[in-house]
Amino acid sequence: MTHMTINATEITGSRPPLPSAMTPLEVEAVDLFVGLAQVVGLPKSIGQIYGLLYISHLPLSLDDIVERLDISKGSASQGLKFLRSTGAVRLCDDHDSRCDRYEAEVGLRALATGFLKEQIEPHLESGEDRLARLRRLASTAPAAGRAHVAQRVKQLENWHRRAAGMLPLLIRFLGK
Amino acid sequence: MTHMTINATEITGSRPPLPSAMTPLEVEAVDLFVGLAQVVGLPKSIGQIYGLLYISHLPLSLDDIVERLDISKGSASQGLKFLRSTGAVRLCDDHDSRCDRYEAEVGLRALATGFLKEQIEPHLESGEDRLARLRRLASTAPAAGRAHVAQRVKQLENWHRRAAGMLPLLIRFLGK
DNA sequence: GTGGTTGTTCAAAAATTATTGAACAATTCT
DNA sequence: AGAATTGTTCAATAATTTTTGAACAACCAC
Repeated sequence: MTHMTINATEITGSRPPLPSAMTPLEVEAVDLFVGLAQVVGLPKSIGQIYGLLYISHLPLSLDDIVERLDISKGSASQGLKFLRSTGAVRLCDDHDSRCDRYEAEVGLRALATGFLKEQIEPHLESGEDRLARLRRLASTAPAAGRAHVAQRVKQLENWHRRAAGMLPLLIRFLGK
Repeated sequence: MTHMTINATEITGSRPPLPSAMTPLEVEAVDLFVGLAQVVGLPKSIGQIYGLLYISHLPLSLDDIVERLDISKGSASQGLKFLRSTGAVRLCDDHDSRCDRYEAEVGLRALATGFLKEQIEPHLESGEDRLARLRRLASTAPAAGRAHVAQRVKQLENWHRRAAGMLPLLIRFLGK
């Protein structure tokens, strides 16, 4: 019966279906996280990588990721670096395997904390400097609008305090 | 004494100092809001426009903004359109003036509400569709990882609920 | 050592996003 | 009516950000 084993590959001459293609489920999950990434202003590739790891039940290596997502090794490496730095992805200490494998951190609180600490906090800090400079300039403003300007600067400082106070609150709300 | 009215302009031949240059205070305020815009993923010009209106004690017209910020009329028009749509800027009904003048909305709650409603809410809504699709796909997943996938999808739905619940909470926290 | 992996870096290319400016409506003034 | 002013739109351009891929370093195994 061997002559019966003719398949589309032999007929068309095309390569066999990529063993690395994503399942529809993976595609959908990746898409979802790509969307999320856009919302928070992160590159698509980062959403892809996290999404794939999130839905995968096995840790994946860099090469796995490159293959499934069909992105360059460079992108994958950089993306993983970022995800590691924010704690969104863990290097899973998987002994006997020559290459590093990663798994997604799935605790919402850990994710949010990492993101806020890395992406928001620095801005809040540099904001303090800017506010100080503003306040100094405000005091030398032309008398005409001085009162108004002083009020606005004060309000900005108030916003800053609220924003700073919001971070812990947010994290708390995201629960254990 | 008219011959005494020689000034730098006549001596150097350059035009008189632009009446439209920003003061250092304005520059600093604009910079601050440009930074803020970047944080929330909005174009720089939008930060500039809002910053200028925020620090200004008088409502400004589109042409004022174009002059002070030295940006194109197109940018200013589009930027104002966005800021209006979000409620960050108000057309001030200033009667007897042929052109529209704008002033900044400075209530933190109003600002945040506008931003969240316009930029975040739509994503939460489309997220629901995506989650539904994911859930459907999960049920057809290969038995191997079915339980795992089901768990992850459930977790995503949980995240979605939390995120949706967070918006009102955020707004409340931003106070009156 | 050589040859085969695994992963990083970074300059160049590609893709995306923002800005410009000119053409166009719509108003208002004379 | 025409001329001047105000504001919008949108295709082209410019600026920015992301992705690629090739060069490289580090590590094993042989």
